[in-house]
Amino acid sequence: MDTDFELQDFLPYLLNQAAEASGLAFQKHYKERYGMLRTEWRALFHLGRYGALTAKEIGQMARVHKTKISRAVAALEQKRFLTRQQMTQDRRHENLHLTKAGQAAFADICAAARRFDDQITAQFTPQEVATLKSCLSRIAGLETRNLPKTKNSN
Amino acid sequence: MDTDFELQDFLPYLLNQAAEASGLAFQKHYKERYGMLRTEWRALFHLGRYGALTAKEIGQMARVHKTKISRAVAALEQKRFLTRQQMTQDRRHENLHLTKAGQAAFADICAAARRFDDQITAQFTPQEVATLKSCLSRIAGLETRNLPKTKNSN
DNA sequence: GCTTGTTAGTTACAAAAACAACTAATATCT
DNA sequence: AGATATTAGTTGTTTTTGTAACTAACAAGC
Repeated sequence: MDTDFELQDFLPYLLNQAAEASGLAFQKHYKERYGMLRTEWRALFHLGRYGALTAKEIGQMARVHKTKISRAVAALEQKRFLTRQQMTQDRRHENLHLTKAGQAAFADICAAARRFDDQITAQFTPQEVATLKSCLSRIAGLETRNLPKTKNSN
Repeated sequence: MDTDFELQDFLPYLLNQAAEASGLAFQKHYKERYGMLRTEWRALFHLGRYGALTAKEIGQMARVHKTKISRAVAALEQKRFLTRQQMTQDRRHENLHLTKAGQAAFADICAAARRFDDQITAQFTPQEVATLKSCLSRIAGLETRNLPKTKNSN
């Protein structure tokens, strides 16, 4: 009756618990202070970090479905954190770029993210952190793809 | 402008991506085959693994809010995977235990979980797996609690 | 030019999650 | 005993997500 299989050893469970705990703790920096949802923060991050992008590009980089991006962009636009600009060559694409306020929010949250990350990793040795991050990347399929395909390949 | 901070290095992001990828891949074993939601699978697991429990106990062990447990239990009951039994000493508590069908589903999914876990961990060295799991436990707050408290302490 | 196909992004509707308010049973305090 | 507080679990309402269908712009074939 599988008497020695502990849920605490099951990777999807552990990953989920760790992701939830850290995600919930970090939320306050974008949710409490700016009323943003996680997808909004991710979109903001990509625009802040990589400059003007289209919605599609953000979706691909952040691995988020286009409908979520669409709504996140609309929300960020309403908060005056970004503006849209139709591209003349192809009017289907729209170039998104952050406003001053958007850039300020990005810088602020980004700094918080760094501190937050440092705070977690400080509990471990550099060696452990390196292993942790590399394993996570592999599992997430961000590097070598060894896992069964997910549905999120939008 | 934080030009060297990559989202791929930010732990909450990495954790979330890894959790989503692995969770999505494992879903098929409980969702496709049994039409269960993740919370249902977790509740089933706890009952299969630890014997009869009350809804509250499951919630505490699995770190899930009581409303989600309540609905998961109702769904499992409807699927004839468990039965309820009011306790006479305190009629507020109800003891939940799996039916034959529930036990069968548990055994089946559990075996799949083992295989799934083995498949992921096979990519890494035993040393790496040990580090990974211990770091995740720490971050999840399942052992030493070093992180800011989360809202989920129901 | 006109059909057919594709692509970027939006919208509408259904499923699931979050949160708050509730009921019923028991415990506590006086 | 009777008022008040707690506790286990449920229900209802609001957000957020997932999914599919849609619009508008462009591309290709003929």
